[in-house]
Amino acid sequence: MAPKPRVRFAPSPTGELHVGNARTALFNWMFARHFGGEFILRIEDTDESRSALSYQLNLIDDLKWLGMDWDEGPQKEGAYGPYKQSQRLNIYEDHLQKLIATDKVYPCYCTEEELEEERQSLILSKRMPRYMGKCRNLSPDERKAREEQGRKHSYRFKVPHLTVEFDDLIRGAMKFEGEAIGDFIIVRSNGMPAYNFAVVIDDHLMAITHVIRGEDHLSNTALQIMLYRAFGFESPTFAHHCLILGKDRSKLSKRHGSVSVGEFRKQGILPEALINYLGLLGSSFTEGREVLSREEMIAAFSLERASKSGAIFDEEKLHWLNAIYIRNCENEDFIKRLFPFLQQAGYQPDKLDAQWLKNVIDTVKNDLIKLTDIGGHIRFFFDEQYELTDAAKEILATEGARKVVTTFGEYLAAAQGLPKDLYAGAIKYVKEKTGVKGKELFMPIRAALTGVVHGPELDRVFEVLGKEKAAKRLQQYNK
RNA sequence: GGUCCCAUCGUCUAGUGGUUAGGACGCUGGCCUCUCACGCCGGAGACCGGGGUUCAACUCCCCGUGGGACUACCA
Repeated sequence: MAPKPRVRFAPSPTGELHVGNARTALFNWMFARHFGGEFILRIEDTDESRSALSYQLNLIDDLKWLGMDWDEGPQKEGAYGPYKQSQRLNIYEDHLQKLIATDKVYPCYCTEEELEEERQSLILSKRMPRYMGKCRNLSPDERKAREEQGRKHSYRFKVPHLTVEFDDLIRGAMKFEGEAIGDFIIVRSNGMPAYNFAVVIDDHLMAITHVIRGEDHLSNTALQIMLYRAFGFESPTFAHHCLILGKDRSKLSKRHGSVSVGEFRKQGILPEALINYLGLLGSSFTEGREVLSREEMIAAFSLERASKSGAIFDEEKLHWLNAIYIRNCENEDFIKRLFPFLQQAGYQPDKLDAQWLKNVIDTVKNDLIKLTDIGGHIRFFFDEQYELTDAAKEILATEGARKVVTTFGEYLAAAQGLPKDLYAGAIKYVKEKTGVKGKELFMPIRAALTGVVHGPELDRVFEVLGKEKAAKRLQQYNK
């Protein structure tokens, strides 16, 4: 790789950022960073009816959240802009003129209804539905006649009937037969450029060296290479990675559940975890390591280690990674990230004592899978949410258990000191006085103190709860 | 239907002619432990089928089969 590579991520702002697209972005980003090249963000918004600025903003926000920075693109203009296709219309027009001048294209006057009819009849006769070239050989007079009828026209590319071969960095030698491809539209009748036309021009003008994208674009590559040749442009190197699949092995889509970066973000998946998982999925450049930082992934990245077959999205593994990242998260930073989730769970973190909240979070942090889990894990620290579950009631139903609890309360009522010492003292006292130890000793105390039978270590819980709250909760058994 | 791509445990993958087919998630047994989790130690679990090539195929070739993508005036 002699010169610095230039790669791009070119989403169309027609919906939320899909994890599959995020993975494509990640591959491009890692590739650029690994080789010290440039990562460009280009917005492909030539479909005016489906594109929306809000999606574009959303997409940019998600990319930033994931920690992928671009060297050129929206909000970071560079030497090859503009980076939004709707602002490059004059460029496409100029290039169309070049193809007209060299007789590589022709106007097509067919209406969508006519095309649909042709397609259906081809399907019925069991032939490949493709454009048969009806308008390809129209005489000047025939064209004039159609113009006079006021018919709009698109422009189609005269597909040369030769085979197109190229070397895919991930898949190796690829070969497509031109015979099977119908003349495709490069400029729509509304004057907007079609996808295959615009990408070729942009990738060339933006000096893109490597096109890394999903396998769903594999067959488009043949068409694009034809255009590169028609313009006399040099083709970039292509690399088509596999797609992310749903449980049924079809392309991951909304019907499979959560698929957008935004959704995972709302669920409290950490960006580090998502990025890490997306890097792991369908590739093996990490060489057996599973938990890697962005930097480690960049260092290890290799396109050649991307797998060729589709990979099923495994939310369980994502969760496993997320839990690891939560555990490893710096406390200060973690609480900040947790704020919106605390609010969503009905708490008012800004009105709580900061140090106390920190202690609360510290004690439950290791039990969280997702940030949205927080509510359920901290509820017993709040009096208004404290209540006994059936399991806890059962534990406390025995005479021995009540004795343990009342004895514990007895000690608390009399003793003074730091919570930590109080707890140790109380446990020792109860042990001596009742002779109970182990499960019979701790479970009743846990049940009475927290109302539930699972949770963090009891000494931690007691410390955070403090003497007042603990004593109050035990009081009801002191009858 | 056509073009193209793909094929190792349930899932993500390692493996590049000779391995007890390795790891991770999940599942599971045990240890740790007041509980859950974490952690640690174990277990079950895979080379789609058939032909070749070869002394030897998971690995190379062919044919099936299966899955997928594309087949738009969407990208």
